[in-house]
Amino acid sequence: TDTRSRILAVAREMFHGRSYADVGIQEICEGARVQKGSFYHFFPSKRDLALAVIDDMADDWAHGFVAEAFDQALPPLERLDYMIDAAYYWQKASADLEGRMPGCLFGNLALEMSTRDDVMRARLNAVFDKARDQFRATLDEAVALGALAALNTEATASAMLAYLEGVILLAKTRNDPEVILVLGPAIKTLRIEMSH
Amino acid sequence: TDTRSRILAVAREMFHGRSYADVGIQEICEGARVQKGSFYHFFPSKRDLALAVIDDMADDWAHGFVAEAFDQALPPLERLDYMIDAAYYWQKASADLEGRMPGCLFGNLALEMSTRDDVMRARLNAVFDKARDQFRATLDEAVALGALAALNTEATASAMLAYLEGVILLAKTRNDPEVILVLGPAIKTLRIEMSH
DNA sequence: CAGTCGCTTGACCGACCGGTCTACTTTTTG
DNA sequence: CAAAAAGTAGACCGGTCGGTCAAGCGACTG
Repeated sequence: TDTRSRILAVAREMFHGRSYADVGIQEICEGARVQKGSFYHFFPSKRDLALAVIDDMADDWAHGFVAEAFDQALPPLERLDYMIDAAYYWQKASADLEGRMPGCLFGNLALEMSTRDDVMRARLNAVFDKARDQFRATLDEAVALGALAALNTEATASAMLAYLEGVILLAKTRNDPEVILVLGPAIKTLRIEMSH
Repeated sequence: TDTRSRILAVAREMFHGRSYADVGIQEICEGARVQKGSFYHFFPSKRDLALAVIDDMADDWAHGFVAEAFDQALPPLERLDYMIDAAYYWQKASADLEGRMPGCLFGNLALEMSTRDDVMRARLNAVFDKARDQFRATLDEAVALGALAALNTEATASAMLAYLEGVILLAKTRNDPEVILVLGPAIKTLRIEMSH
């Protein structure tokens, strides 16, 4: 229904821009112009809402941002630049609009919740695994095309994901999206060699 | 006094292992075996406590972990490996003791608080700047010694810091300290060239 | 037209939040 | 030794938290 998706959208934005603990259900209800009873008709608990938000955003990500950035038409290594650019423009748009960088919803939630909720941690882990697989496929292709010397693509893919999250973390702390532009491209220099 | 430092120590551990919002003042007081009145005698607010915790930990860091890892006696590039190892053993010790990886206190707080409190963000930023300067000095030395081809040491230092934070974030999400051992050494492959 | 079912309303709950306050004890200081 | 200052004790505050619930709504269905 429309109520459910309105709650989901508002919660997503609030969780992203602030944090899980800092956003209250009442506030979400106000933002979505919904009463508490309705909220609890659709979501058994705040935690379940958060899980739904993660799924929702992961879906949007997979079909929007990621699908574009990892466009098969581009040469593999250029996809990485494309993705950095996409991350930059997205964060910059938020910074211009709201005066602050929300960072990565998944990274934010991962650091906040990993030590408190294993189910949520597992869910975020799965999102990261999917992202890593995208990197990995890209690297595999680059190696196959001879654009890159053979390397441990799985580990390097994880390293690239970690680097991306780290760059966004640093940019958010500096409240300066340009950090992504300056540091981002170095993602291509990361290498983990194959183990023997 | 001793009461103040007991509060500080307990708060640090709790903030590190969970999050700022998730830890209550009452809980901290119980942990430190102190009454609320005493707490507010030493700290005007929870937020000020958090700032004090940041300063306290930054100090310990600078004089302990960092000072060791960036030991001047070691060849520059080996210091990076040493630092990765130190991060690994620290996180592993926590994981073994408490069953969970706390991650980096500064990274955790940065993602949780950056959009909500500019003073705290600035404080965390300063901590990161200091860490970056350590990386930078190491890189400068490596270049001077000819162990590394000339590069943009300041930007590369930031990239390395971001990567370290990202690796810890990923390891925490996977709840597996070994991630640090596998991905960490690739920090030496990061390069940002000098701009012309 | 009666009944049911998805959805909504909003009052209400106990628990806990960060923070205040007054009274009391201990330590320092002149 | 007296007085002031530093620290401790713990009851208390309004507000908000996540969550519950009984009642009511309108739209389908028999």
